[in-house]
Amino acid sequence: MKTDNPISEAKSPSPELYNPRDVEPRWQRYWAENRCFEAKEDPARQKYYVLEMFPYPSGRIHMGHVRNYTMGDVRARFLRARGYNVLHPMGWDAFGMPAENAAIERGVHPKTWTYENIAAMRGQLKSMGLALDWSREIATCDPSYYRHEQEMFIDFMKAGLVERKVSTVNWDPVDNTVLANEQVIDGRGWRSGALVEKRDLAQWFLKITEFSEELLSALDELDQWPEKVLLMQRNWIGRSEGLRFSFALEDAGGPLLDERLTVYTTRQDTIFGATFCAISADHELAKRLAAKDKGLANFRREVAALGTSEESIERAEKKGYPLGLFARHPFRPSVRLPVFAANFVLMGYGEGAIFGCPAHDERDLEFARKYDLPVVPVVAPKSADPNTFKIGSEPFLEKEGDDAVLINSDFLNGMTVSEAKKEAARRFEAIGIGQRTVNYRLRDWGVSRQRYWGCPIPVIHCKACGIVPVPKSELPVILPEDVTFDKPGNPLEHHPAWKHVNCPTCGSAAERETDTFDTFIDSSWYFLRFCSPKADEPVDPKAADYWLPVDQYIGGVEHAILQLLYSRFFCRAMSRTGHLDIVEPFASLFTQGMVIHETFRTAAGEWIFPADAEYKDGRWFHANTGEPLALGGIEKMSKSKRNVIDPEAIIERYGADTARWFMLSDTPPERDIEWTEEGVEGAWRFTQRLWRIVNDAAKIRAGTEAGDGIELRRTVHRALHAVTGDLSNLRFNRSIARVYEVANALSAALQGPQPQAFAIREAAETLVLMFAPMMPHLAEECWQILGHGTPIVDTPWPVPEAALLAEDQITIAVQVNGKRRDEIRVGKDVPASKLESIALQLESVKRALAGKPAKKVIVVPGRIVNIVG
RNA sequence: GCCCCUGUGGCGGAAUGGUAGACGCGGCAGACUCAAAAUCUGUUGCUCGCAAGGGCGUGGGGGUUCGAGUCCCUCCAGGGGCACCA
Repeated sequence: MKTDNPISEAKSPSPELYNPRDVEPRWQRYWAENRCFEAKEDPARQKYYVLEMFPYPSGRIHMGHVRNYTMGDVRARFLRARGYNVLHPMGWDAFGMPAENAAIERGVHPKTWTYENIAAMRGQLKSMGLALDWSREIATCDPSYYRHEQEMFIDFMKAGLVERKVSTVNWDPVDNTVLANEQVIDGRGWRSGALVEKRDLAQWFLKITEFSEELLSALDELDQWPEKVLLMQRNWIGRSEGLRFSFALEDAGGPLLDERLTVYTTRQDTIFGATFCAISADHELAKRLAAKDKGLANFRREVAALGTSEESIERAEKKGYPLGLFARHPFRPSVRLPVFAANFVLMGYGEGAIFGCPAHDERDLEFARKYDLPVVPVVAPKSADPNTFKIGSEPFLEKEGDDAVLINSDFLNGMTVSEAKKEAARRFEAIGIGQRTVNYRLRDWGVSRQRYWGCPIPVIHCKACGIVPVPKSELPVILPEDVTFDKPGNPLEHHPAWKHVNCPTCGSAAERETDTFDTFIDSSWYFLRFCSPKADEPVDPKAADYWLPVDQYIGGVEHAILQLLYSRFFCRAMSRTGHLDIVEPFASLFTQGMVIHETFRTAAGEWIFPADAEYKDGRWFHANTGEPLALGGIEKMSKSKRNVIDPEAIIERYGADTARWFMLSDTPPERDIEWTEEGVEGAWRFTQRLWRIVNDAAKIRAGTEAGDGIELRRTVHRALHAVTGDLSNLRFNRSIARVYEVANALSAALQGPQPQAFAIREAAETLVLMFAPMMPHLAEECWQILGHGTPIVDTPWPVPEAALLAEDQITIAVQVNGKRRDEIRVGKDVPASKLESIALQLESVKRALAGKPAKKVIVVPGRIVNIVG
């Protein structure tokens, strides 16, 4: 039996003050009890899948969540009202290091910590009144979720999409784990901020590079993604077209017949400007020579030590070590190029070896100047004299267009760069030492993490059989709970029993893989799981078929590369293994701005809570100590800067609707929004004002449709038309401006001398329906006040009357020489010639023309008349 | 260094190449009140003018156009992404 009935309770209003503390929980209970937002597949109805990036269960929601989930909720409620079958789920990105840190620091088990946090945050999200389907809730740390991840990993292995290789990895010495390239920011770990070291470790990799070309070219089809994100992904994949070719090598003793040096270049046109070759310190050849060359061994160590550290990038001094080898120029046999090991050549890109053309590359020029190598220009401006053209401190970098031509380049002389690239490539291929290739910056995705709180990688290491995948019948490999955190590193390493198993193939003693997955794997397919959260397979094809792709994905731009690229990869990999039919997960993406807030600091630089800052006589002081304070800038909310506002406190004080309204008002959703006290107060006052207006309107007896009130009706229908469009395009701030307009017009009509009963009634109902997606609780309550027996969640979005959208009298601006001088009110069908003659008669126009005749008159019907004098 | 985005009143921001400043915040004036808060009404880009009515205005400079916040070139400022990718 239901404990209360909001519909009947709502009918005894307290029109003085709207009390969200009473109203909001009541409607939240109603929606939950009636399962309003539980989605069911229904082939007869058009589906719409709205998703916001799921949260990490840190313990409390923050304002960024409030903004994100409010936007998604408005989208979900709006489309639901427009008749779509909406899926709007929520879950938890529940594996990750903070849980483990809590275990180390406070002795709480990561699982306990995580599930307590989930419970707390679920409650907070529910207090926001979100139209979520909680029956589909998932947590990535639940075996019922991650077992599918393990299964898919094994399928990926069979499909050749997994590789285990020893590689130099980014090692975070504080978190004791490997980091993906994407997790290294300015040479530091993305979480710990510690300087990252290089280490050689055997790691599991997912072969995302198999899809480089596809991941890149498919971006062209994503026309509902922000340009910015597409660009970031394009840059990250980093496609380049070039040529791979090899040099014959020789040393002091003559040609080395069984050894060639392969390089990659995009500037084969500059081959005649090559004056040296350079290989990475990690290049196979360098490793081999270092065995016999102490100087080279030292040089290699030096380069490794600098590694990916910030310092090395800042200093970026080019260094090299001559190998005593020479590369023979492919088209000028008499020319021998000295070969160096160099610190600026990356092993991970191309062949890990280059030819240096100092005249046309900054790095090569710096290197050549340092080691006194020749600088031969081979491209010059057309206007320059090829005999005297010289390179100074800057290389000549012209690549496109026909202003520059090749010089000093034998068969390439006189060609443009693009012509020369083609011709050079052809020649290389003709003599059989080179071929055109495409290279990508994108690397394979290292997914091994030496951490406990993650999904176990389902493989077993057997001395006899090697790597053996855990048989699917034995999945999931469950993360053991009886672990200790007293030693540094991965607790799974020290677990007495879990690690030791028998080999599934030969039965002899073997060991489990103790690494766990990068948590980005968890978030690379969660949106798929929401379609069928309880299915036995990762995704139920029927459900996936109906719901996918996600129609609207909303989240922070900080995931523009990582999570989005991995998800796009995952869908492709899953398609290859037959788990899925689509390759692009997110049809439309919206990246919202951050929530920012003023910061304050003392003269000593200490951050002060904004609540402790006091404004007096044009200056800021500490409310308690009286110390003068400086504004620290408007920054992203962060604990360290002490400018965090807790959503729970705000919802407690003002209610969810007011908080939601603030988040949608004024600032466009893609920009950063500044949290201000005045802003929330304004939203709160408007919440109350709406309540008063609707209560006043409800007192007026419904009238019959009459001619009076037509202006109010026009305003309402025009606003409705605009809001419909704005909500369709996520332009929340504009929708809100329109809601204000209707509220103002209705309020004025209520105070007018003759109540226009029909128009007022219509205005009040439309007003409530319009703000319902944004302030759902208030809207439900108002809807009942207006006498409806059904909830607004089940009420369709209204449709404006076309007749009321068109105006019969319009205002036309009149300009003289492009300056506005007057305006005229005319019927909407007045012909251009008539407009012209009316305009020319105007006193203001005559004055502006100062007696001179009009030379020309431009009439834009419905818009403007411009008289040129 | 390369690439991208953004510059509009005191503030957040509106504006299919066609009346710049919608809507909100804040300010000012008034009503209500013993008073304050709340609420309601009016007003609010800058500037000259008693007024009528002018002038100036979308970061700076130039251009295209009958007409530019909007398009093009260039410079400046702020923010973001990548970071030795050959």
